[in-house]
Amino acid sequence: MSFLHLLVSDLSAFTHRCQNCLLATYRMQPQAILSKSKPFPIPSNNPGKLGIGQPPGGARYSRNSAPTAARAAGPCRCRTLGVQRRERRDSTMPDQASPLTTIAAIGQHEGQSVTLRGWLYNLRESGKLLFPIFRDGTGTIQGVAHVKSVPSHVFDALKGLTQESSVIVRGKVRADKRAPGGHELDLEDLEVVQRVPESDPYPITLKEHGVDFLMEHRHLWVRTPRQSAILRIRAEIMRAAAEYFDSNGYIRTDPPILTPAACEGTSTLFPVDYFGDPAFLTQSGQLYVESTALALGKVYSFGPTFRAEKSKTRRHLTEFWMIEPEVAFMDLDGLMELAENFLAHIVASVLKNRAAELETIGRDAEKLKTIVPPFPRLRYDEAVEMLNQAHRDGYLEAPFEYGNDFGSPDETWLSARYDRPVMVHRYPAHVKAFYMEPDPKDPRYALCVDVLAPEGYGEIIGGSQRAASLELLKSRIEEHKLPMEAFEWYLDLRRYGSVPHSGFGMGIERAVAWICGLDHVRETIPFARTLHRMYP
RNA sequence: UCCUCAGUAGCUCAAUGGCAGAGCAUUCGGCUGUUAACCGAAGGGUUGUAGGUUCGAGUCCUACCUGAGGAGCCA
Repeated sequence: MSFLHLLVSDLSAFTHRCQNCLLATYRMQPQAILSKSKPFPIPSNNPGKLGIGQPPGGARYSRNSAPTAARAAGPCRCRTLGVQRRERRDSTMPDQASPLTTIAAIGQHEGQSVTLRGWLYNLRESGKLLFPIFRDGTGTIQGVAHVKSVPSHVFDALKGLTQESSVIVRGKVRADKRAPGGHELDLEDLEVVQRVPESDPYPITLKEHGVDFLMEHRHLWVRTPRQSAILRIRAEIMRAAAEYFDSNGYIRTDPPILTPAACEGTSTLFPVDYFGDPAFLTQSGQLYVESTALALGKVYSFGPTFRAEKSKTRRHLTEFWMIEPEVAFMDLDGLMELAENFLAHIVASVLKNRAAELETIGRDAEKLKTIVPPFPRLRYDEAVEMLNQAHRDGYLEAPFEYGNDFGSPDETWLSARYDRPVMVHRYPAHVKAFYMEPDPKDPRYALCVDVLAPEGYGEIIGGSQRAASLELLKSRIEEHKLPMEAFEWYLDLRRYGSVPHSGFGMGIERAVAWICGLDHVRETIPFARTLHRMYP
């Protein structure tokens, strides 16, 4: 059991629900975790405040776990802060006086007193009137506190309160046309869980910051409404993607992250020392899902992949997530149908379940509503003709050289022609991977497809029908000068009941960037790993 | 690996080779409807590092470091 695992599993022992105010309070010091018998010291830099200390990564978000284990409790400060005793809340008897809710759900409590737990996003002061804006992870809401209409301790605690201090607030919900979210909170009570010290203020202000600074503070940047909305949309995309396969008879079979050999060369692989032997972080689970597809029929994998490409562009990460379906007895046409239905389902789910987040980030939803099948299909040759015509018309600088793979400007120009993803298929075989099936009508072409997202977002899906013949695969491995012995297990899939089969991989981050309309994939993942960044 | 650009206060940025500046943030004061609130004041600097040119370098030159954008490669 890892140290982190130990921390998380033991957290419940340090969670306590106050018998007076019924709000969960939380007292934990890192050293207290290691030695339960020690008392819980209040941090010296935070005199008189509730002691939260600095729990190790992420622990504070687990504050409300198991209410049964309340053995290590100090007195809650609710009495000095004036929180009134309420009836015990449980699943059968919710607190009718001021129930715990979230900002997203606050519209259901109009005219009612509610309790919110979150952070101070911003505070505007106007003499004897305070306008705090709270956030709780589901949204933001402005509170109002008149000096004469709130208890003095509430006004004093709020006045001069620092940005991102954590708070538990009680107040009455009131509809107000002046409020961006439609509702305001007339404050009745406030508990400061932890006050951010003035001597070390929250570094991310509401003003503009540079990319470098924000990436350096990514662990805090994710708190901003825009970044939170992007991560919510990412989660919805991942959920909808898995849902599509789960509800269509696919079995999830995740390949290993540690792999013995490369799928395509080793220069773009991260090497790992595996008990003295060389191993690599996976750059694709494809070969493995081919194996499970021949066992289970329809499968998919979903997980992180790693590429040591020295690419420094808005489309590249060294660690990114990929979802890869693989289907036995499916041909290229079936694969293209799958890809368009899959993408359409994801976009429809985001439109349905994350409309507010799209609004928050300023994404034009109209551009997503066109994403319905069928998607345009272009042969490679047709695409090349379009590019050459574009060059003759002066839209592209260089003429396209037939036989090459498309460059980034080419993809951008092609995808910008359409209002939905375009599927380019049947590339020349020699620019594509060794495992792709040649087109029986003309073996110079491979039965492959790249799906280019609209608005110039480039390739989000790459897939192919896989070579089914043992002899062909062997000769392709030799042509590509790959070590035959490393692929013996893969060749077994052609020795024992080989069938036509197809699959594709979709990079989650590129899909998120497209659906969110972002200009860089680094904002689409909680913690981006790029060529020059490993922190935080 | 190659090309281009950048590095000055905690942050975002100014400063003709000639006194190191502003806004935000922080601190203090003011304001009963603010919407990145506003008004007044204060504190805050080894100009990425090392060397060079010059009477004088944030500014010009050389090398290096760090980052950004792009190419190639890819999802």
